[in-house]
Amino acid sequence: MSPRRVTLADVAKIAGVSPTTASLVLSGRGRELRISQDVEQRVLKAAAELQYRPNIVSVGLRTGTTRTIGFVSDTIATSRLAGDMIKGALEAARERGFMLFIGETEGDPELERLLLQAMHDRQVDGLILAAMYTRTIRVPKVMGAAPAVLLNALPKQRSPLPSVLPDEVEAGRRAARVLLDAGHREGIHLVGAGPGRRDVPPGGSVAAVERLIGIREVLGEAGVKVAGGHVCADWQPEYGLAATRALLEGARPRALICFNDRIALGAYQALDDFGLKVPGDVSVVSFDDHPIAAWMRPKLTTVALPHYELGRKAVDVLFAEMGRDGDDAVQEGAVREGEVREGEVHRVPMPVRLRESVAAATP
Amino acid sequence: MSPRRVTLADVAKIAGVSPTTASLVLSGRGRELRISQDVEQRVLKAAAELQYRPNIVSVGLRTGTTRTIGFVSDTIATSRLAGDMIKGALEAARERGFMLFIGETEGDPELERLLLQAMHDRQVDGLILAAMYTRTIRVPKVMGAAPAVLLNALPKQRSPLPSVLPDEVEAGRRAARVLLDAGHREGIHLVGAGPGRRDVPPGGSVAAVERLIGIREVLGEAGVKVAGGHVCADWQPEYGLAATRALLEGARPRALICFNDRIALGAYQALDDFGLKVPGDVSVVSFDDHPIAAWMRPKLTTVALPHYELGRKAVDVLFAEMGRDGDDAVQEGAVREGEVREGEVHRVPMPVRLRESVAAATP
DNA sequence: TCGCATTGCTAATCCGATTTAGCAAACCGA
DNA sequence: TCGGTTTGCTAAATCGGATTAGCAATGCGA
Repeated sequence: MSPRRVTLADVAKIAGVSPTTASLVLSGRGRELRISQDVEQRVLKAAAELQYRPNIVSVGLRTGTTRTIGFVSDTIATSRLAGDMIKGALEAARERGFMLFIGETEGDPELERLLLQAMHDRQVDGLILAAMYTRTIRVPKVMGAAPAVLLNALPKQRSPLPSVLPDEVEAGRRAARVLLDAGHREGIHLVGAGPGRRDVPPGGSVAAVERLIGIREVLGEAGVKVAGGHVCADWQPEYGLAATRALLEGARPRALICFNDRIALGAYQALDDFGLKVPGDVSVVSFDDHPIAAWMRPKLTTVALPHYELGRKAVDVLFAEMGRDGDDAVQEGAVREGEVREGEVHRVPMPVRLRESVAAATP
Repeated sequence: MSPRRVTLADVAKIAGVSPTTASLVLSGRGRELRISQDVEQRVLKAAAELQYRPNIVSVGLRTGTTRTIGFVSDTIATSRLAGDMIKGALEAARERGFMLFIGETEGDPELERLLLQAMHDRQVDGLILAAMYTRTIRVPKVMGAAPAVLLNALPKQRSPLPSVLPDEVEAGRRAARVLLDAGHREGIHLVGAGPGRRDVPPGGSVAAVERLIGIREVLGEAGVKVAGGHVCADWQPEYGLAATRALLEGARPRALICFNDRIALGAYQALDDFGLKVPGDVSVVSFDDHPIAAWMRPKLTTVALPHYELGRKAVDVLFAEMGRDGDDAVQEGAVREGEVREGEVHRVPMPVRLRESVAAATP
C-alpha cells in the first residue's frame, strides 16, 4: 500500500556517495567537514528528487531528541479556556518545529503519573504541566526526568520548576483603575471576595487573593474606601446573584467589581431584579473574559485571562529551560549543595477588555 | 542530572540472561518459545526492581509502530466544541495505550501539509483529520501514508477514507418530534433555514441541509404544515434576531425551530422585544447544545452535537482501520482495479437536551 | 624522492529494542 | 553408541539515522 519511506541510504545511493556523506551534507555540516561543492549538490538534488525527509524516530533514538513536547493538563474540555492555552502552546512549539503530545488527567494523580510515564517513554524533550484554574499543585516525582514548566500553577512544595502565571495582582489594579478612571470614588462594592485582605473564598484560590491585593492597593492609594465586599463560597452565577441581592437590600452601590464573569452574570440579574440599569445606575467590571462576557447585555468590561499568551509563554520558558540542560546547576553559583533551587515565576499581563458595562460616575 | 534510562540490556544483565531472552519474556512470548519458569521469574523480577520501561522510540524504529496517533483539526480554540472532541479522542486512545499529537491548521492548506508531514516524520500509526463545523474537505495527498479517518467532515472528492459525523438528519427528526410530542401542530416556524428543501444558507452547510430534511420528514409524516421559514445568511445571534423580528411582524408563531443555539439566542431577544414569553407563548427548540444554551433563561431545549462521542468514535474507527492494514483491499472482493473504494460513513446520534424552552401546546 | 599535511570521503559503531537463525545440551529410540 | 529431536537459550542482524575514527589521494616543502 504505502510505498516504503525514503531513507538516507536511498538518497546516498542515488547521489553515489556514502550515507555518512549524505548525512553530513543534509545536516549542514558538509562545509566545515570539507565536502566538495559537487558532491553537496548531488546529495541535495537527490534528496529533493526523492522528497527525502529524515525519520524523526530514528534521530530520536540516536540523539535522544524527538522534537516533541508533552502538555499535560488536569482538564481541557471545560470552556474554551484550555483550548486557547493549548493553541498558544501549539503555535509556539510549531514555530520551532516541535509537536505537542496532549494529555488530560482529570485531576487523578495516578492517571497523571501514567501519562507522564507514557510521555517519558516517548522521549519527550520537555513537559508542560498545566492547570485550568490557577492553583498550587503537587509536582509528581516523575517530573525532573525532563525539563519542565508549570503552567497556570504554582508548586505546592519547594521546587526548581519555573512557572507561568497570569499577573493577577496587576489585573486587580487594572480593574480598580477602570473604575477610578471613570470617576468612581463612592459606592464601590466587591462581589466574590473582600473587602478585607483575608476575605477570600475557602480553597485557597490564588486568583481571589491576588486580585484582591491589586484592587485594595490601587483604591487605597487613591484614597478611595471600598463601600462593601461579599465573599462568595463558589464563583458561580447563583452565588453572585445572592450576594448582590443581599448587598442591594442594604445599600445603593454605584459600581461593582465582580471577581469573575460568572459572578457578574448573577449580579446583572440581581441588578435587573432591583430595577437598576448597567451601566447607568451601576457600573460593573469583572475578571476572566469568559466567553459569556461578550454575550451579556450590556457587554461586560472585564480583565482577561490571557490563555493564549500563557500557552505561548510556557513554551518559551520551556525552551529556555531545555537550553540550560547541559550546563547543569553547578555554575548557578549561589545554589548550595542540598538546597533546592527556586523556580522562576513568570507573570503574563492580563489585558482589560473595555466594553459597555462601565459608565462615568455622576457626581 | 537524570539517571540514565534503564534499558533492556540492564534488565538482562541483572537477570543473568541475554537481551534476547529478556525481550522474549517481557513481550510475553517466553512461554511459546520455551523459556524456563526460573528464567522468566528472574527477568520479571529484575524488570520490576529496575522499574524497566521499554523505550517506545526504539520500538518505533524497529517495529514501525509508535503507539501514537495524530489529530489534525482546522481550529481547536473556538468554543469548547473542539475541546470535547479532542477529549473523547484522547480518552479512547489512552485506553489503548496510545497518545495523541495535536495539530491545528487554521484552515491553511500549506500548514496542514506541514503538520501532516511532521506527524508522518514521527511515524504516527494513524491520523484523524477533523473539522470544527461539519463540512466537506479536500483530502490532502499526504494522507494515505497512514490509516486515517475524517472527523466531522466528508471528503470533497471520492475517497477511501471513512468518516465520522453527527447524525444530523435524525437530529432534525428529533427536534420536530419534541414539538409534536408537546402537542404543537400549528404555527411552527423555522429560523435559520427552510421552509423549502432548498432553502439553505449559501456555503453548503451540511448541518442545514440535513437538519432540514429530518424536520420536514417528521412534520410531513405527521401531516403538520410548516407555518414559515427564514434562511439566515450566517448563523449568528444578530441574524436570528433579525429573522425572528421579521417573522413576528407578520405572524404569531407558537413554536420555533432554530437551526442553532446562537440563532435561538437572537430569537429569544426578538420574542422578548415583542413581549412574548418562552415557552408560555412560544416554544423554542434548537440544535448544537452550545454552552450558551444552558445559560439562557429559560434554559434552551436543544439537540446536542455529541462532540465527545464523535472524538471517541473517530478513534474506534481509526483502530478498525489500522487493524485492516495488512489484509489489503484485495480481499474486499467487490472492489475492482482502479476503482476507488468508498469510505464508510459513521453517524453518531445527537441526543436531545430537554430543558425549559418547550411547553405543551394550548389548544 | 621522502615525509607530512591537507583534502575529501567512507567504514564502523552506536542508540534500544525486536526478530531470525542457530547452537549446545539433554533426551530418546534403535 | 550413534543420529535425530527437543529443550532452552543466545549471537547477530535490523530499523534509520548521527558520529567517531580513519583511509586514500593529492599537494608541498625540503
